[in-house]
Amino acid sequence: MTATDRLPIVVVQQHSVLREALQMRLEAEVDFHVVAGVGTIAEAADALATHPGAVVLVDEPTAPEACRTFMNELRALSPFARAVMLVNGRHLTMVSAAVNAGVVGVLCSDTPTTALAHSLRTVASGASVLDEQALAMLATSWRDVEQPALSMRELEVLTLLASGSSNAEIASQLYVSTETIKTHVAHLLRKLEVPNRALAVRKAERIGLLV
Amino acid sequence: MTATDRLPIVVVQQHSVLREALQMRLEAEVDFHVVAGVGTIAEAADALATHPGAVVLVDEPTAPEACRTFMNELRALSPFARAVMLVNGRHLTMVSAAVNAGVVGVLCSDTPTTALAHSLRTVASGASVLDEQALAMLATSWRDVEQPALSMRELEVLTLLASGSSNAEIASQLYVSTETIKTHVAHLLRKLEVPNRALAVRKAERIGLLV
DNA sequence: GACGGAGTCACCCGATCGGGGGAAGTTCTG
DNA sequence: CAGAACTTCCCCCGATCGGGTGACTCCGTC
Repeated sequence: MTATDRLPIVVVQQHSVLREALQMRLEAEVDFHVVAGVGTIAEAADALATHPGAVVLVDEPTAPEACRTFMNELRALSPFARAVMLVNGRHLTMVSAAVNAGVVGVLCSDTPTTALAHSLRTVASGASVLDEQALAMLATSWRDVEQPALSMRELEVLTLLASGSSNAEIASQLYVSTETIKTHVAHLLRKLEVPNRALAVRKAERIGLLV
Repeated sequence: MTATDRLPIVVVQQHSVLREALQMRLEAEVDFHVVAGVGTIAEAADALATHPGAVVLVDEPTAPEACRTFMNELRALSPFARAVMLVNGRHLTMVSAAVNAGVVGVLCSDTPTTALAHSLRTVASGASVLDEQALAMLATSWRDVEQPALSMRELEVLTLLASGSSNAEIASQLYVSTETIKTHVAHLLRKLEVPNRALAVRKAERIGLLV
């Protein structure tokens, strides 16, 4: 296997001990080539210039907002580089921020290196990887929620309600009286087991009644 | 490599032509072992009993609801089996339904087989794979939305508001008067550019201010 | 034909919301 | 220090919501 065949990897990790350990372990994979091991993404400028399609393996930033900053810097250096982030866990905000920022690999749980290697290859091939925890977080609670049986009309009303319309607006859009809409909304709130429209919208979105 | 080392794969594909082609191609990967090629998941009962941790590669069902049905059947046969679905594309509903149902791999775009192979390995290692398109769909519109600058207090109020509390309830939880909360909410609605709390919740969730 | 569900509409009424105004105090920043 | 932003509170007032009850069709099922 020649150098160009191998998957270029940039390791971004502040702590040099961890960084070097990681580098060494990744180099053990015959198809990987760690082209840079750095503390901040800026230091990887040269390596990224040489290997524009590199996969960047980065540790969790201290704050969710830093995800965006990091990705902006990365894209400035190399628009096609793809980032995989090791997230320490349990904070949805971080996972969400990472995905929003354009991180294509999010690994929360204590991933064995073999799995990490697979993830890096998968990411390089164009797909995104979220480990079980990360996906579960993003899909929080919409999974395995039974959907109450709403009638077609109720679903229509719910959709309009979720778009922010008042009862009167919904009524005029559906060509019925506001009283009718009030009835539908009352039924909706009952079936969704929520006390007001704000929560109705939230719950509906979570359990996939909208979209 | 012995038989037990290889990754057991079940191919579920109605059209036998496609199914056999897929089987053959996957068998070309030395670490894969296609233990069943079937038209419906029920037919894979024996294979799944023998290989409880198999990865099931399945074609897109005709309707989103069928995702849940499929996964229920799969889990009944083998609770630890993991499913990768090839989705024909562009319908968020299908991707969403698949993820909700528990499908851990969703591939929308025309994925090269090497990438598919990586995805199967990744899925087997415990992570979930969403290809670019699928992730983009799920992350629809929350990506690249600028977040308005909310003060800490406003964010607090927003969070409680999103949990369905009324102004009075928020007030008592924050130990301030309802008048104060009214002010905060008014500011929130302004900053989020929405006319009411229902939309405020929705927008906040979309742009990642909550959770 | 009876029954039930869905959809339509009506009335009442208290609770809540949302917008307008003004006015304090704080803290942080230029 | 002056101004800006944040936080707190107060007033008024109309619009809207949410709950309750009742009633009338239409439609499918039993």
